[in-house]
Amino acid sequence: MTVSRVVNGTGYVSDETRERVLVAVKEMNYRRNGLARNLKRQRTETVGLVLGDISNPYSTEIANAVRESLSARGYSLFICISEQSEKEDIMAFESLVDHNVDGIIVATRSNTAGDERLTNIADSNLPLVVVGRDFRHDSVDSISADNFTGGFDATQHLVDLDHRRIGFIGAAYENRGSLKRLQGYLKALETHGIDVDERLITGRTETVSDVPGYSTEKIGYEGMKRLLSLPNRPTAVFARNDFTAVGAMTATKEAGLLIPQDIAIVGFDDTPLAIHTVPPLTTVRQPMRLQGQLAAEMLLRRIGGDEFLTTQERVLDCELIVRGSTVA
Amino acid sequence: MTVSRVVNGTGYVSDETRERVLVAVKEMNYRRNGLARNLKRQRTETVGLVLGDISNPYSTEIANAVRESLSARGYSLFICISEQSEKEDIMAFESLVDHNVDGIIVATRSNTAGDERLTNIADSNLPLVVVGRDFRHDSVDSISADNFTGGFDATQHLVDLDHRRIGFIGAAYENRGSLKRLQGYLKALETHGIDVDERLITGRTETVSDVPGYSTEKIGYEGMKRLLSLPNRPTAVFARNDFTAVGAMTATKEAGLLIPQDIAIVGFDDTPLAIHTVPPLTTVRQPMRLQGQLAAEMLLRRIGGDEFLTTQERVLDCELIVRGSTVA
DNA sequence: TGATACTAAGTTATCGTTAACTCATCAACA
DNA sequence: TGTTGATGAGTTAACGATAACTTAGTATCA
Repeated sequence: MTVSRVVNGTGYVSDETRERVLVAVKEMNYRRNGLARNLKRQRTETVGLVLGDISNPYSTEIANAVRESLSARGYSLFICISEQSEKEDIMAFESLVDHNVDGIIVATRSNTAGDERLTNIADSNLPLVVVGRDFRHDSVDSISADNFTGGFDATQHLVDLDHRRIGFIGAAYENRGSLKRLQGYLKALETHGIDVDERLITGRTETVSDVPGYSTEKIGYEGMKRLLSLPNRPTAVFARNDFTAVGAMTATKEAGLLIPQDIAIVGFDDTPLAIHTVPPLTTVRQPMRLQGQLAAEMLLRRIGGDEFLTTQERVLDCELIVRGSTVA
Repeated sequence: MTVSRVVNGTGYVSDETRERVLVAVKEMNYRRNGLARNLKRQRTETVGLVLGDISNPYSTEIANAVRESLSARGYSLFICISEQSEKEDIMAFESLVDHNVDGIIVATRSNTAGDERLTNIADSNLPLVVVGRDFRHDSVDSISADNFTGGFDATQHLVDLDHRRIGFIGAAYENRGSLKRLQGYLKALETHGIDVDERLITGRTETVSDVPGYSTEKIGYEGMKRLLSLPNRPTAVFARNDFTAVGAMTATKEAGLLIPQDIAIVGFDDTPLAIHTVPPLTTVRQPMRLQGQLAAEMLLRRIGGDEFLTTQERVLDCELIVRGSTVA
């Protein structure tokens, strides 16, 4: 007990005793056992973050922002990767719950089994926040970018530039419905009375199914090639993210076409590389850091707070950044 | 005890009892407490990975490979980010040790305070593996890419193309000595009897000191601008990594110079974007996944194995990938 | 002088598991 | 019939910390 007091700096310990303890600690190379401590104290001052694809700047920016906000409040962060499969999502949740983290931030894509497990976890009163994921629960806060409006704005921008045949690259079959950016694209076309041509919507196929859960350069490259091979090819494409857009640019150039004269291209995310493409990429910026920061704050509010808090759901605005890939 | 047997599927339990336990488990929403379990069992089946900059593909590829290898063996992975500062390194170590992980893989850059703490940890017999980090200890395995030879090869490639004024971009002041790629560059120049011109070696400055620990597009961009403003500008540059190279390419194009005719550029890492630059980037590929995989295997060997294992130190070959940024 | 409060350190019980042990039952077999 | 071994389940004692309580000495003040 006295050792505990010295190590934690709590309670009354005389200088002499403290000194003796510290000497012994150093001598015996003593270190308090965190597990036992956490078990007794019923909290770990640790938060878990579950990320889908860690290779995506979206994830990494969120992670950095989360870490900063948390460490400012004395919490550590453990990140788990789930390559976007239900099984791995759940494994990540389990291992975090097993380590009794004080709360979990989930930034993977929705899936039924995962959502079910999340519901259990939320029911058990473990503080939970979801980022960019569809999930509803009385005691779970959620935060996301307005991908729908972002997709709408990107497409509208192309329409404003008089494009009528506008392709979409990066639709994976399994998430047609949940992909807000695609929905925004469809809505924009509808708003402007442009018929949807299914052949202009492309995405991950079996041939590139070995890639991570998000949309990559490869998907952009192959998707663009397919679009360009159409008899009536598009004059513009909206790529689901910047990586996909970069791949699409490569395919476009290889085909000897000019950007933006022959094909205009819009990306999404405004990753650092967007200003370095040739021409620089028009893209939709989403506030990644802010999402991470808010997620951390919301979680800490639940961790510190009372059990019956109002559910928060924040949708953050995106911003269209116009560059050379759409306007010469 | 019987519940423990049912939950873990160990020992003798009659079907009837098992059934009753399972019903009760479901009814009471029982979940075994991982902390208590780990405390008793003295192992967690969890491994920690400390990454420097999580935004770097180098880190993320390693993380993915580590995760795959570990999960195949039933271990979970907790990733901690340390933005390359001693303090954060140590905080990451502490929190992992506090959670009694079974081993730690460290992939941050060396620093004295961190190394000291690592030594303590290794002394306490916690299995440890370092990746791409200078660190020596009897019971710590290490793995890295041959950055020196990679840097040498990259530079030699430029020399072979008759370049004599070759710049280096991405040297940070604090790691001049430990930056193997820079050492390889210097050695190559020396080997070919080319005098080193300090003005051709550039890197992070105060003006861009707000960036993460690794070298970014911004550093490449600003570094290249500085090099181009020299009275006797280089005809080729070796950038410390692909991001830096991309930034350098942008600056070169802005100056109205042609790549590779006016300036040849070599990067390092062969990140996915290297084939998408214009022209495609000549770069040095390092086996990132293999590093992660081997790190995981080495760690598991120590975790499972006997206390007195030989120290392993592996240095993996890099490969020069020649593309359009050096050869038209 | 006695009540009060502060200081210092020891004792007990508990966090929630599980390893190891005990005990009882029952079947098989020599 | 007694020995052996498999089966089933309960008991005990840790794992290593700390909250809460107790004890005791000393200082403070009315």
